[in-house]
Amino acid sequence: MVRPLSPKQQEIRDREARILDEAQTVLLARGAGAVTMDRMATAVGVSKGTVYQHFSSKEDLLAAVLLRSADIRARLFERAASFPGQSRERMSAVGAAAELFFALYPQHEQAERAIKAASIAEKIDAGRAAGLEACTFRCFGVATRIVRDAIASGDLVLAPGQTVEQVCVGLWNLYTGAFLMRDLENFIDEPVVTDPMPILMANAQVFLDGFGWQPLSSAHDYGETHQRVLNEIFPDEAGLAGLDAAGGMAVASPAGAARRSHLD
Amino acid sequence: MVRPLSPKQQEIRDREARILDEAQTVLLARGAGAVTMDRMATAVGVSKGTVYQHFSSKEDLLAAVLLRSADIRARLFERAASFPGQSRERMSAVGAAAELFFALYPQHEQAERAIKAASIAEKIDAGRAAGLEACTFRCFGVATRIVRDAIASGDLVLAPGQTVEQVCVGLWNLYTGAFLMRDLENFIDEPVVTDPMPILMANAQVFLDGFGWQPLSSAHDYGETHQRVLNEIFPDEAGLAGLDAAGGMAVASPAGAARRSHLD
DNA sequence: ACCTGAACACCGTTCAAGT
DNA sequence: ACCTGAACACCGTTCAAGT
Repeated sequence: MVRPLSPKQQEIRDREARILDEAQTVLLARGAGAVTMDRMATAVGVSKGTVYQHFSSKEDLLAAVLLRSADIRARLFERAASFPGQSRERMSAVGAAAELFFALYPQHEQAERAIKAASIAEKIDAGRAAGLEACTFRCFGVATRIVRDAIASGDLVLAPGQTVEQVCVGLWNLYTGAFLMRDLENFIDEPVVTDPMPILMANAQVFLDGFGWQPLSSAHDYGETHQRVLNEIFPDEAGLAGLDAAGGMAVASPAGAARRSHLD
Repeated sequence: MVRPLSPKQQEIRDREARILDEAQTVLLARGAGAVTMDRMATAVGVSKGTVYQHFSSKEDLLAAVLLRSADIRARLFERAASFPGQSRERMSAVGAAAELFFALYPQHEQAERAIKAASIAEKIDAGRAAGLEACTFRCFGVATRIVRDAIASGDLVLAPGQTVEQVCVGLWNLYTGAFLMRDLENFIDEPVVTDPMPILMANAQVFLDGFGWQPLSSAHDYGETHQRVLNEIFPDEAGLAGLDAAGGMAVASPAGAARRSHLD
C-alpha cells in the first residue's frame, strides 16, 4: 500500500478528482440536472469516453460525489457527539452538525433521492452504493449511542413500547423534512413558512421534551448550547457556512424562534 | 356557465382527462421519469403536438396531475378536521388523513419536488402553480385552525416564543420526512429502519406531548382514535389504500410501534 | 381552427478507430 | 492499454404542412 503510484496512475487519480470537483461544483450551483457527462468532459478537458472509464453512468458519478459529502456528514456527526456535556446537549450538538451540513451541501439530500429514484441499482458501483449506506449508518450510530448513554445515565426513560430507534428516526425525519421544505422555498414566490430553520431548532427540542429527556428545554438554554457547539467544535465550518460562529443574532434561540407567520 | 359544451369542446375536455389519467397511472406505477410526452400521446391516440395544446411542457402536465391529488389531500384534511372529538384527537385525525393520502399517492411529494427543481417557473401555467400552492395553504389552514381551537379550549398552552405555525410546521416536517424516508426504502436492499410508518404515528404523539397538548398520550389511546378515524371518516379510502379500516393488526398503536431494529 | 409528424436540440451511452 | 469522437437511442419542444 505504501508503494508510490506510477505517473500514469497518478494522472488518472488526479483526473478523477478533477471530475468529482467539477461535478460537485455544478451540483451545488445548479442541481443534479445540470451535471451532464458532456459538461464534465469538456470542463476537465477529456472526451466523454474517458469520463465513462471512471464512472459507469451519470448516477454513478453523482453517487461518487455524494459519497464524499456523506462521509463529511458522518464526520461532522462524530465530532459533534464529542461535545463535552450532558446527553441531551450532545444530541443537540448533532442537530447543529446536521444544520451545518445542510448549509454546506444543500443539494445532498435531494440529489441522493434523485439518483435512487432514477436508477435501477445496477447503474451504481456496488462499493459506492454500500459506502453511501454505510455513511447513513454511521450517522444513525452516533445518534443511537447518545440515546443509549442518556438511558444509561438516567437522563432519558423510555415509556413502554418506545425504542432507541424511534428517537433517532424521529429526529432524522424532522430534520430532513425541514431541509426539504427549506429548499422547496427556493422555487416559490410566496413561501408557506417564515423561515424553517429556527423553527426546526425549536421543534427538535419540543420533540425531545416529549420523551422527557432531561434537562427539559424549560430548564436549559439549548440555543446557548447550539452557539457553543458552533464556536467550540465547528468554528471553521460555521464560518464557511455563513452561520457566524462568533455568536450574536445569526442563530436564534428556541425561545425566539418563529415569531410570525401570515397564517397567524 | 350552465350552457352545455359543444361536442368539440366536450371531446377536448375528455381528451385532457384521458391524458391526465394516463399520466397519473404512469406516475404512480413508474415515477415521474417514466411520464414522457411520447408515451402519453400514443397511449391516448393523439400526436405529440396535440398534447402540447393541452399542456405547455412536461412539467406543466405533471403539475396538472399533482393539482388533482393536492386537491384530494386538502379535502381529506378538511374531512379529518370534522372528526368529533377533542382538539388533539382532531389533529391526530389529520395525521391519519396524511398517511392515507401517502398510501394512495406515494409519488406526490417526490414529483412535486421534481417539477419545482426542474423548472424555472415559466414552464408551468401560472394558474396551476397558484392552485398547487393554494392546496398546501388549505392543508396548513386546517391544522392552524385546530391548534387555535386547542388554545381557545385550554387543551394547549404555548410556551413564550412558541407559535401556532411552529406546531403545524413541525408536524408537516415530521410527516414529509417520514414519507420520504419510506419511499427511499424502496430502492435499498437493507433498509435503515424497520418500518417508518408506525414509528411516525408514535413520534407525532411524542411531538404533541412535547407541547403539553392535552390529553397527553399517556392519558389517551391515540392508536384507538386513529382506528376510529379510519372506520368512521375514511372507510372507503382506507379500504382502497389497503389500510384495513376494519381494525385489528394492520394499524399499530403508538405503544406497539417500532419494536426492533438492527441498530438496537 | 385544429391536428400531424417530421425535424431539431440535447443528453446518456457505446464502440470502432486511432495512439 | 488508453483515449477519442462519431454514431445511436431517447426525449422535450417546435412548426410547416395538411385537414
